[in-house]
Amino acid sequence: MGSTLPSRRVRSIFQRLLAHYGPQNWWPGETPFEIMVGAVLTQNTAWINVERAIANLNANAALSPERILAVEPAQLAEWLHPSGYFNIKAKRLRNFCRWYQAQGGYSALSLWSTDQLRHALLAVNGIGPETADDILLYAFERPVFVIDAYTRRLFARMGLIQGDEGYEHLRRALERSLDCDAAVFNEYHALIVAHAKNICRVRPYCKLCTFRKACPSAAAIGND
DNA sequence: ACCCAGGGTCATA
DNA sequence: TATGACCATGGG
Repeated sequence: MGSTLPSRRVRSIFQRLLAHYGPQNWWPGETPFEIMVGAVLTQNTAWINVERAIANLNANAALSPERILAVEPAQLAEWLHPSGYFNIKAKRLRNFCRWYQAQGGYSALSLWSTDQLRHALLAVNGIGPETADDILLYAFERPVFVIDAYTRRLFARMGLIQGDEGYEHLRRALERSLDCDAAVFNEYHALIVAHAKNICRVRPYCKLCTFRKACPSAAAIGND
């Protein structure tokens, strides 16, 4: 069940975004573990601040589950300071690292099915649907479509969705409207974010960012 | 001074 | 199930 999205339009929007912005080469990060850390730290946070926090971890040779679990939580929180919510993020990162290590790390987790991985990730306190899907798609290269606020705004503006549907409902709808291809899901989500960021630099805002005014770049991807 | 960012949890009704 | 409070830095 669940409603169906017009496949042709979903693909058309993707092609126009890709033509306009070019390949985004996501996720920014050297290793799968760094990608996972970034996924947690970027929760409701501007990416630039996440980069500073990750730089702190790197500068202290702490970008590994072992080191993150070894240092004092207060120390970890200090390094995470620039990314905001540093106390709760220190706790979430530790929760994640405990789970990650207990399961045997990346090589062991790579053998899990996508459904098993997703279920297990969601059971970690601090990992919600979007963070789990970021990790699945960008660290494990699994074919899941990440739903974030930008995604809702984009497709709502295009008239394809209402915008307040449940996360799982939208994820399934988007996945069904495209070929099951991790590379496409990867690029699509990255392009949606790139578009939102682009417009955010052009104040006053467009609907893709804050629903206030039509944006100058709207014509770039078209409204239909 | 205000708005918001590549969310998630928990308490409450 | 559905809101609301809370977490907190930094750029526009």
